[in-house]
Amino acid sequence: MAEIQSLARGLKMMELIALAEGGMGITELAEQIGVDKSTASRLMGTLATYGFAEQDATTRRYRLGPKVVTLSRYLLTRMPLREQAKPFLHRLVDRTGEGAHLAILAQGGALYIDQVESPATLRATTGVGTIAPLHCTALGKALMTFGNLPQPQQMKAFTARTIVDADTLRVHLEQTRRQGYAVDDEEYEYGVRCVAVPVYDYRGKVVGAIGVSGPAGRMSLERVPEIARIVMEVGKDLSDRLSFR
Amino acid sequence: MAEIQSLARGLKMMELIALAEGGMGITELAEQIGVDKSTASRLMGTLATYGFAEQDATTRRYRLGPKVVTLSRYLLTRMPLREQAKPFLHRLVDRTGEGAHLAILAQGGALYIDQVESPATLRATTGVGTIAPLHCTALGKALMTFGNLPQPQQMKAFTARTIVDADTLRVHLEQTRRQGYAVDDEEYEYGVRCVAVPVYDYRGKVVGAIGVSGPAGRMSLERVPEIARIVMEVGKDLSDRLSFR
DNA sequence: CCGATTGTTGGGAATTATACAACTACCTGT
DNA sequence: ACAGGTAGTTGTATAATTCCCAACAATCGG
Repeated sequence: MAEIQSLARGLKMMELIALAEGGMGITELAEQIGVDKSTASRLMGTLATYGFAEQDATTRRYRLGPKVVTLSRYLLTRMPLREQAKPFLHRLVDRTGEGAHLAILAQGGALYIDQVESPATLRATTGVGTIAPLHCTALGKALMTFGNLPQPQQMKAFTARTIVDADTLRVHLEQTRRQGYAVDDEEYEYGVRCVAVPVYDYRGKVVGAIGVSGPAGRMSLERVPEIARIVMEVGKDLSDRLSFR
Repeated sequence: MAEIQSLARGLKMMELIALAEGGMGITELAEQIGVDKSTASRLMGTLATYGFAEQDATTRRYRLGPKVVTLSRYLLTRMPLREQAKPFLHRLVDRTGEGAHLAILAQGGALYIDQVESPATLRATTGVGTIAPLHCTALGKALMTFGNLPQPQQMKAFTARTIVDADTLRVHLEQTRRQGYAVDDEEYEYGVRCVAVPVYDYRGKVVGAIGVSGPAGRMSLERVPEIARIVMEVGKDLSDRLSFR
């Protein structure tokens, strides 16, 4: 009785319809959750009346409702870190010409909570709300290394460069720690390189990470150290800013 | 029995903690919903286990969890309109130097589903997920006028310029229809002007609106017609793009 | 036009959520 | 330091709510 069944089922349904391309039907939902059609129908009806889901007028299939978008905004706008970091993201874009991102640790991954896009036509953008793995993204590595987190047990390979061996990663992170910044060299997505550093709050605790990412063509390996210098500098400024108050 | 009680209560709680600055305590939540502390505690516990809420480690108060952000992203990335409109938003920013926004009709208001920020230091930005009133924003007026929606019954005043009289608004919208674009002249926020046009899908139905907004200093009333020409042109291009398929 | 599949409503049974209570942890003021 | 108070988390029995079964409506495909 620790968990309220019908609420849990409703939440599971939200996750299911979120992932399903083009919405989901009641029957399929009922099967996935393991309940009767009628139960699923009523649960979805409740979600719909509160705006968390909506039913397509023609296909009768359910998809997520606008309420989740508004709630997400409430959450994001109430994050002090996000507010404080915004100008520094802009500074990163101005100085590097690449897209800048801010992430925090959530759900065992790096949750992107803000971004400023590159003005270039060809740009690497990871949408706000993405949860990226820790072991193969610059932001994730920064969070993991400087936040002293244990390495993930499972390390999925996304590209041929993804580090999947625990020992290799350990060595890699030791170097990351020494140099003070993390790099993702096409380990998560082909053709995209990232550089990131941790962000500390007033008590020296890692509260997030910021970094830039761009197409490998512009973000050449020779240019990475230069980018890293900028990211470290801006990251330090942001952490300094967070020291006050 | 049309509405599942415990699910509804859980959803209401999410809305409550979303709005509360600095989170909410169980006791207050229980009062607001009208249930016992124990019930509220268990409901919140369920929300927390699924990531829809989280409990502050020190204050024990509850706030929204990261799951809503990820769900929001799923919803947004699966919107064809958003994907199609993105390059046109960039084009608007390139050609006007002001911030560009994309909105759809949701929950009786204009729901901002994407934005591209202005490169200028002083910029007007309305975050993705905002639901703005229809009667005093350019995007809202565009949706309302060209989507042939009835005027809202209640028209709240946000600034001294906000149109609150139904007849005045009707005349204003008639002009909007004639000129083909909608303007918000500091009617929602002081110092911010917006220009917007509707977006049509392949069957000629209004599916959203795009526009630019900027500080009144740069977006002078003399410049509005010029901006409007650009917005109308880009809006037309986007609608043309949506005509195919 | 008919069969089939999908989504929505009724109603009885029983699981489940609820309120009450006791308990623990924390904070605050003296 | 201590006591009083407040806030949050467990037990537990009751009874209300939700669940499954079934029938029904509606849409789709052949």
